[in-house]
Amino acid sequence: MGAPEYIKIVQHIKDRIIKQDLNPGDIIPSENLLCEQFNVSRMTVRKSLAVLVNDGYIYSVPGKGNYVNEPNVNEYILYYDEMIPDPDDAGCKVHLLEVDVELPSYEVGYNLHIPKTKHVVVIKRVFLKESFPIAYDIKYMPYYRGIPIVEKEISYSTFPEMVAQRKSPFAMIKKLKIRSTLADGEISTHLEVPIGSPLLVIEELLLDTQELPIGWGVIYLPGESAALDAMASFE
Amino acid sequence: MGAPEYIKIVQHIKDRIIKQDLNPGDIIPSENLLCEQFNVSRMTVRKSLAVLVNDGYIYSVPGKGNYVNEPNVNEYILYYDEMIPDPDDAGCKVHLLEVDVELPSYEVGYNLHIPKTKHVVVIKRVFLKESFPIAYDIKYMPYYRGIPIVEKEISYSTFPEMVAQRKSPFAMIKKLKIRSTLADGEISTHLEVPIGSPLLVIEELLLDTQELPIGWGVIYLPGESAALDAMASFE
DNA sequence: GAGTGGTCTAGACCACGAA
DNA sequence: TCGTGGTCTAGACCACTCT
Repeated sequence: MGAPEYIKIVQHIKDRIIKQDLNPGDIIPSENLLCEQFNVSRMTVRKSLAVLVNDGYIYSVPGKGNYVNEPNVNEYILYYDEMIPDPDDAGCKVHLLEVDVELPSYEVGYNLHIPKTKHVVVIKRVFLKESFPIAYDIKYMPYYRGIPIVEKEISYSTFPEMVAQRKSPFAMIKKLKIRSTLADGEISTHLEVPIGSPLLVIEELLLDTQELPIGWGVIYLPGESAALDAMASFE
Repeated sequence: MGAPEYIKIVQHIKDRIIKQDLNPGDIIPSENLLCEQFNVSRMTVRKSLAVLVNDGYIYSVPGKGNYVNEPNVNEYILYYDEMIPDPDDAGCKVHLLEVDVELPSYEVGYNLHIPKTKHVVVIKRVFLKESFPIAYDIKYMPYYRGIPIVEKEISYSTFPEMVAQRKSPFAMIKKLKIRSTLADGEISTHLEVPIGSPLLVIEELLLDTQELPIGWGVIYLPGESAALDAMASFE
């Protein structure tokens, strides 16, 4: 009883969809019909439908009606926190291996869309937990004169934070590519695992709103214990 | 000019946030102020704010005001399509290795939350593209008498489709765990890769609305070429 | 032309927070 | 008490689709 009217309407329609009384592709009752059925104004019904559209249950076709969606089976929410430890957490540390300005490799130049003659900032870090390496992290950013490079800041910054000094995080597109590979010599040294160990690889590409690259990086997570979690559900 | 009023208001506020004129934690002008500023009714302003809330730019605190959000830096949209080939696509095939009813291993029983004495349905498949194996797939579901096991259907069904005969896909929670491992004997045979090759592992757990497991599966993707993509951005 | 969804108004009452 | 956001109404006009 306490719930607002529009929530009751939302629940009613969700229930019909979950009970498979309404199925994907079916049209649902028109807004005016729902007004009569629930004795509410049209704006209230529209608020309900907006919620259902938002949650992915239905979609609207102007001039025709509202239809039940095909459930999206291939979009998940991935939680990825870049494993930046809290600077105050004694168990977690960051080992800053290298901060440099150099010319890009082919791979770096390709991903940052810059010519071979343009310098890039390189940052290599190892994240430690209870003195054990848990991630090896390499990041590249186009070099501009005047970038402040402060060791303390670099150690405890996420990638978006590093570039956010010039770009708003709201105006940033982040793309991840998740792969698997084997540890080579360099990585096995830093992560203290045998050569040939399995690694989870996360490539991170930062783009501005014009889809121009502003940063590219790779994180290596050792062993079978490291895992990413993702989830999909309808509320 | 053509755009609706509420979209103009949305754009105006988004611009202020992106220009860092409004920053995370800042309060934005009250609804009544925005009404005066844009000469629109309060419902129109509220529609704009609903859009901004929805896109993650702001949040509301009843009795106080609307505030600029901290941008979410660790939630991404992961695209994962289970690699089920189109049955009509000649280049893509499914090799059904095994369909069986058996007692669960410890791992399977643990993930499905069932006792060791309760049978499970096991389905093992290899997905082929241009005759090359691209995925090795194992799925487990609690066994109920009366489950129709039709080979054709199993070959070309996603996991949610298999269990959807009893559960609506709208009433399903899907959880993924993404790991890395090395190919063992069984997997190397099916995927035609050397033992010790890197593999991307995707564990998929299906739960009903009471969070009870209704299916658990593992997919192995061979080599460094296989990758998952994820993205995060503000519109 | 009748029905649909999309936008918008000018009011109203409520619960809540701050002073 | 006053300002805030949350809910809701009873209208209105528009563009669109279908017949």
